[in-house]
Amino acid sequence: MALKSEKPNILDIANALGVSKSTVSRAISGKGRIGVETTERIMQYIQENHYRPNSIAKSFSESKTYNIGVVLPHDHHLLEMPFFQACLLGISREITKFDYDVLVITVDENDISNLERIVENHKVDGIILTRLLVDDPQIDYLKKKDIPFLVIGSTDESDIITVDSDNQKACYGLTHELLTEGFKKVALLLGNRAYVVNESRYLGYKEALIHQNVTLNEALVYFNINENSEIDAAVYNLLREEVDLILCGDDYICSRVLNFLDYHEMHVPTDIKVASFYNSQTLENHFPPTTVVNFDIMQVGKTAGEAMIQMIQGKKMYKTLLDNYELLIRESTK
Amino acid sequence: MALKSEKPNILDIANALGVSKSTVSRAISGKGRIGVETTERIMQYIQENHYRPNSIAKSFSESKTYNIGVVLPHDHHLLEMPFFQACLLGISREITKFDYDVLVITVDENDISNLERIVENHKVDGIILTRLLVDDPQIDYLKKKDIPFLVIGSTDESDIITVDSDNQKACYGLTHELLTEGFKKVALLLGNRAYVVNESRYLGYKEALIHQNVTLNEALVYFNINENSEIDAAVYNLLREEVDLILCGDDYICSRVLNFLDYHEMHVPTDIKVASFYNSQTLENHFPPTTVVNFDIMQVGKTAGEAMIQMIQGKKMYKTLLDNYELLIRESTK
DNA sequence: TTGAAAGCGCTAACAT
DNA sequence: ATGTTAGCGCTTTCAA
Repeated sequence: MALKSEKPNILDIANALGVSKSTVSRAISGKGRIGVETTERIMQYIQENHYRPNSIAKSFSESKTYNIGVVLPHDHHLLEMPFFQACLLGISREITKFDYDVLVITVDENDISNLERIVENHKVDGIILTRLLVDDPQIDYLKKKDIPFLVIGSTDESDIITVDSDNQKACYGLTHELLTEGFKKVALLLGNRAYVVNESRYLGYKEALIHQNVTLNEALVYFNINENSEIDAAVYNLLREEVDLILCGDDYICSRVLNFLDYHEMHVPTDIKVASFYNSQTLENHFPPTTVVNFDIMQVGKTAGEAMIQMIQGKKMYKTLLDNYELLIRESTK
Repeated sequence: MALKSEKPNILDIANALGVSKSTVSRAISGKGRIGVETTERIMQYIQENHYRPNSIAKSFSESKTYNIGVVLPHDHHLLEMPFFQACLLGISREITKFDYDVLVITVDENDISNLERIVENHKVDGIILTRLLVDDPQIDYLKKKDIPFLVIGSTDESDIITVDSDNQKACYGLTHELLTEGFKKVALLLGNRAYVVNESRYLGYKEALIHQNVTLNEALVYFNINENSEIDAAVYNLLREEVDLILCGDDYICSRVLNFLDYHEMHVPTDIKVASFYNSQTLENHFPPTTVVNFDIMQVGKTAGEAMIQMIQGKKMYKTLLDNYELLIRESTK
């Protein structure tokens, strides 16, 4: 049985004011024709009596939840990535303005049952994915359902709405800026090439070299660097090549590079320069602080949230690339 | 207007099977008396036709949302703390078993309007706080509302349900273990003393010294260390004191200590040992890897989620201290 | 501009 | 063991 709560409902207000339920409803929603004076009278009463509409009843009546599902990977080694948390907060802050809230959905790499459950139980009005795998089962699933969804990140599939930082432009920017300082032998260490982001980083790097008339030396570009041991080996080789500057695809790689150099008593920036295409607190606090591209990830979340609201309202959306970065030139490249 | 969705509802099933709505409802919920055979027949039909109950209608009817609000601080410098994300995932995974989901609530230090909005709009059945401030306005607010809530972390207020790691025990454990190795001059660097966690760390440290008959030297204990410059200054002093081992209250302090030592070419562990009362990937990947207490934060979330479900079901809960740690003795203290 | 009333899909009390 | 029915609080159509 649904308990009759002590809280006033729309009918109580109507009775108290000698109007009908629907009038009160209209005053609150602002929809439909209604007299200015009546509206004011009702709104005042609501203020004074601290009436809050029952959002469950509203949901039920409108067949809308006013919730948006945000899918987070349930993955131990992703726990240390502030990226997801920043997305989450950005989304939440944005959609709150439209009276929406974030419902958390956790998925494993090969178990999207939580996503299925939430979609089929109608617990959300839309879905935002924060990580995309190659041949992601989430996409196959969501395409079959008629629920709006978008992806944070990039993909080659043209019919998927995405929101992402413009990594290529950002990496171009940093590389270009540093080449201006006169560095000639500039190495690049990147993660898995299957991820679009790493390809974008590479393209940005390449573009900057071209614009600065520096010959691209593929021997200085390491793709698919994942393990610490691979990072160490790469740095070892690069030291023998006597490169001027090591660019790191992300903060994880960069931290390891710095550690390796510290351990082997190679001083940054006197012996060698180091910079990263992704920021982190560790790089910021390092001795000396590291030059990085710093992305405003909350902005990604904010944009994604905004786009999701639009989609729910039936608007057709497209892919978005954001200019949400700044170059932080710090001691490590001075 | 609520659109009549194409999806079958409980009445469609009832009609198709020649039974009544309530019989179908009972078969699904398992509540009330119902024949085994009937149940099977209904469940089979549901399977075959992929019927999923409309959770909004269920919510409305029961006056329950099946959502739990998890409050996260909206704070830039907390973004790099995996703690909140781990809590979130732990809670989510646990409550999912009971058909509950997590609704995200973001608050600023002095703006809890999102919390108020969500509580007053009945968007959740219970609240979990992941950070507690001194004289936290969240507590004052929630105590006035009759919604179950609990706190992750510790507080002196006795009437607040909390779930926390047993920091004192863990810190005792690590200190004790290291003293066994024969270190005598053991320093401790701690953050803000207003936080219960730092007091607990100190108590664990003190307890271990006592049990090992090592005299407590207050000059080696630094409280309220917050800025990088304070950390640097403390380490500088400790080097002059020629301490054997520096214990760090958390990973942030420890990273800075290691950086400072690296920079001044003090080798760990040959010149000095270092360990931390909190783990992080940075410490794990450091050269050499750092000895730490590693807490299973997901376990905290899981326990909190479990407790919340119990509270919603009307059970009286108490404070919980978890034994969710392990000592990782690594190179930095060898 | 306002009122009356139907309806959203489910639960649970009550009747059989 | 099963059926009948009221009701949860709101939105929205239709009528006045």
